[in-house]
Amino acid sequence: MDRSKPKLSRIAETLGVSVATVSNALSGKGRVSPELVERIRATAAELGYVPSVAGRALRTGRSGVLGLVLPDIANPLFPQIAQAIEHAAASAGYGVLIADSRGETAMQTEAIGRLIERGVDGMVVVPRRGTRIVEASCPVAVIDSPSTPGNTVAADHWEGGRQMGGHLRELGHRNVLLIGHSPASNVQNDRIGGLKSGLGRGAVTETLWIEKLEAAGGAGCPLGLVEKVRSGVTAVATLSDLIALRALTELQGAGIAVPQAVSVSGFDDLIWSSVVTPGLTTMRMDMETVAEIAVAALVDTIEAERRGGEEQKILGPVSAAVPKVPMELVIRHSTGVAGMGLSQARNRTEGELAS
Amino acid sequence: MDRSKPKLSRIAETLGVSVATVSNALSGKGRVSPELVERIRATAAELGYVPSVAGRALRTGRSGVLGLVLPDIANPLFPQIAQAIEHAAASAGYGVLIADSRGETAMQTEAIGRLIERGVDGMVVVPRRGTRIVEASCPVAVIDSPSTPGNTVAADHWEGGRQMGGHLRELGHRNVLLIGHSPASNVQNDRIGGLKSGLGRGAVTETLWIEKLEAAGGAGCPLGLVEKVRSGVTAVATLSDLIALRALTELQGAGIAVPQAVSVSGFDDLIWSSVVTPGLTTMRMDMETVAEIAVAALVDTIEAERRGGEEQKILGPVSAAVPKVPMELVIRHSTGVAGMGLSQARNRTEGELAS
DNA sequence: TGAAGGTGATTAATCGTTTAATCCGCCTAG
DNA sequence: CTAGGCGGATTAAACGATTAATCACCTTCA
Repeated sequence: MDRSKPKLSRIAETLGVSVATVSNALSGKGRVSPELVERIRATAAELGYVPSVAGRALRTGRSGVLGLVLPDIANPLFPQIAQAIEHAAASAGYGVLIADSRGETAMQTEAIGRLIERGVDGMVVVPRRGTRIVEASCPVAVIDSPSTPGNTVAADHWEGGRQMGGHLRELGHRNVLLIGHSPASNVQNDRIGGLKSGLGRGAVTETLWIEKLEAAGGAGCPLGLVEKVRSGVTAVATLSDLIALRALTELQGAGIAVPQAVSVSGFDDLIWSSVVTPGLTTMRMDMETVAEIAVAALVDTIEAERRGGEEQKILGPVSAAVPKVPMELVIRHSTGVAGMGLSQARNRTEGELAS
Repeated sequence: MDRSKPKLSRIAETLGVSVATVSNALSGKGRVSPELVERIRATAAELGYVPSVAGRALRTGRSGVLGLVLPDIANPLFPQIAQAIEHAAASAGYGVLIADSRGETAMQTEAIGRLIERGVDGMVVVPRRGTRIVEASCPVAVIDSPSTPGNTVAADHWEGGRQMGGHLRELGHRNVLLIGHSPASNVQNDRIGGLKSGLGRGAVTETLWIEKLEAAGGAGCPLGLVEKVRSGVTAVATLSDLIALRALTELQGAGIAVPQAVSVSGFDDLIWSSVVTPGLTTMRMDMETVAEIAVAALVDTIEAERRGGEEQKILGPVSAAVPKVPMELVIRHSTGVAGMGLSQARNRTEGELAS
């Protein structure tokens, strides 16, 4: 009664055949008679055989692990991405090793290095804004923005912005405040562009960048939304749900009713978007699909590399066939028809209190 | 000019010594003369030698990878945990493989199985409420609640609750509404217990469980906070920042001023807590320390197992010396002195609008 | 009848590292 | 003068799987 983990040789001697035959049978590669394959399969299952990743990795040179590099794990979008990538990778038979660059650009390179040392077969990278991925000695799938050179796959942020813009336009909003985090982000620029396009030429927009605001006013400083509303803004279209939340509470805290006085919209459909009051109108990206495409592209490249050998060394980002994944407009209660104005909104607030 | 990755043998033949000597020199194990060690180190660096994880793993039987199992990656606390664990693991020279059970209890077992097949040396598990970890054939560190049997390390949720309760008591709150997600969670029960203790015997509390509310009213249903406030509640102490956010917006949306009319407190100091208006008063847990202890316990067990061999097989959860990590009260602006009452709060709201 | 071809299996090398066992001088103590 | 000890290196055997090369045997056709 040997308790140690069964290996190929155990199966082999149990059946009185060679390890090579067992290996062939299990992988379906060589020539093994059907009935022997069946017997080998059976005893393998019976013995609870699990192939050693290390042994296989050493021989084949591939580890069956993908790396996941994100600009900042603390990002609230991370759970969605990680979950989707992990799922897609697991379906393809790969594990996922995480690497955190803790928000620092310099550490991204180091994090990538650690992954490579660990022998990942490929990696999916959500690059820090503006960072170029160069020194990867393995296939890389980049998830950023369709307008980023070298991008592999991404949601169609521009089109998402256009949809949201259209939604606001239909509600009658002509004076819209746009709030993003940083203009250095391709994703945010795409969204802004789409937003403006969707709002149409009749609309007047102003753009606020949190990064600049906080450089002056400190982290978490007020956005000064009350004055903006007073000066005629009827909708605040933000480039992320975190900013939307910030705007929503700042407005509500000042007694301004959302959406009666001002509409607020976000992006990404983060965890809290559905439970706050009013529920946030936002754009959801299909991370499942994005992740599937990214992982598929990676796996394809890895397979090709394995077969092709040294002939075609594909370094740098791999590119997929369908780079743009559509986004979905999620209409909740933070957006409404424009034009009620501030005074009416104040009445409503009082009314609710009095009711 | 051989472009392929340098291995031990390359260094060996470059210097005219044996691979064993190179290995010994690099790992500092055997007996190698100091100057030879130096020369080997030098050429290793020069050649850009990186040890093959696969080769080492095969020989030593350890992969240098830790698994991370969470009840639900979509949980907003996940980024904090993942980041802390990844950091602690990286410092100890380990990689982190993630496993997602997508919120389903059944998949947790399967996820753990996948990690083991991948050959992780140990894993840290944040168990789904009430789940027992049994079938792990490797060291496991459990992060749950100090009151959970088999727990390895956790923040001191009870003491955190007591601190928060004390904070509210000092502000004069005697009628407090407690809101949690599910009574099945040890963590939440600890927090509730501490909260009640901190509030003291003079306080009257009522407890709401979101899970039950939503079972009746559907996901994202209103919490009915307005009536509670009207019936005399001056503070809402929630067991997580997500619930706090939900309470905050529900109250603000109804025109009730926070903290003037009602105080709201949370737990965990999640990403948005500092940027909403008013900033959330919350309890921050020192995930860095928790992660360090968990990883250290794991690494210790792995090391001991390596040296001790088969003698002392430590299956099941490992336990550490310092199981309770203190939490830190973060006072922002969502809590204030009790007693201003609802009417005054309404005045303030109007005042802000008129200013 | 013998060569060619095919099928089902085995042999043995290999991946890169670790490590127990061994070996060779040389110095020292008995 | 020799046995013993020790520092400093080498040899060689794993670890567990994959796979190219080989082999034995059987069929088939010239």
